[in-house]
Amino acid sequence: MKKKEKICPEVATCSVDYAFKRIGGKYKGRILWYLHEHTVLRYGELSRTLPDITTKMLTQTLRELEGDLLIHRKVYHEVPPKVEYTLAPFGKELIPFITYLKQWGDKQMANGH
Amino acid sequence: MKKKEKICPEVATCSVDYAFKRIGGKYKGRILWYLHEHTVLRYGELSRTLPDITTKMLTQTLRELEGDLLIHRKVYHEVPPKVEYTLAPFGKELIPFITYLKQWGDKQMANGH
DNA sequence: TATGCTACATACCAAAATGTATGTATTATT
DNA sequence: AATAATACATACATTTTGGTATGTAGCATA
Repeated sequence: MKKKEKICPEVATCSVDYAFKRIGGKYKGRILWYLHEHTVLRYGELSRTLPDITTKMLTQTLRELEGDLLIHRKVYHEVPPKVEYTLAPFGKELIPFITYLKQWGDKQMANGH
Repeated sequence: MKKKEKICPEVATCSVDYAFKRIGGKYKGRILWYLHEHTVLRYGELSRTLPDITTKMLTQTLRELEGDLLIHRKVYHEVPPKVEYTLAPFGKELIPFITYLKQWGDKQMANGH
C-alpha cells in the first residue's frame, strides 16, 4: 500500500543516508580512490584513469565532490589550461572506509559473488 | 569529447566499483544498518522503520540484498504471513564499514556540511 | 591561417531508478 | 458474508541519472 504516516522516527540514523548520498553516484567511489592512490591528478589523467566516463559526467561529478568539500580543485592559469585535483580533508577521512570496502569487494569477486 | 579508446587499465581497482554497486541504491545502506541494530526485523517492522519507502521498493530492495547474499529471508508459513529478515554473513562483514561511514556522516551533519 | 592542446559547457536524448495506485492470497473472527 | 491481518505483486507514470554530440576559449606552432 501507499506511504506511511509517521515522519522519520529515528532522526540520528539518517546520517547513514546522509553519508551514502555524498559518495553515491556511478563514479564517486572510484574517483576518490584514484585520487588517494595518485595523490594528485589532472583532469585529463582522471579521464584516462576512468575510461568509461564522459567529459560531462567527469566534470559534473568533480564539481559535486568539490561542493561537498571532499576534493580540492587547483587551477593554473595557463594555456592550454591545467587543473589539478586532490583529496580534501573530508575526503581523506573516507579513505579507510573505501579501503575496507575495496577489500570486501576483492574478496567477493575472488569467490565469484 | 566522446568516449575513451582504452579498456579498463586498472582491472583490480574495479572492486571499488563492484562493492559500491551492491550497497548503492536509495535504501540499502539504511536497511543493512537497521538489521544490524535490531538483529531481526519483520517486513512490516522494516516498513515502519523506513517511513519513506514504499512496499514496492522495500520488497525490491530486500530481494536484491538477498540475491547478493547480504541478508537472509526466513518465511513462516502462517496466516497472516510472517517473514523475518536478518543479516547474512556477507552483510555482517559490511557493518564495520557502515559504522565508520555513519560516524563520518554524524560528524559532517554536526558541522553543518 | 589552420591545427593542436586542455578543460571544460550545453542542448538534447535515453536509460535506469523510483513512485503511485490497486490487487491478491489465506485463514480467523465478527 | 464481510472484515482484518500481513506480505507481497504488478501495471503504469514520473523522476533522476547518465549519455551523445557538438561547441568554446586562448595561446603556440606549423
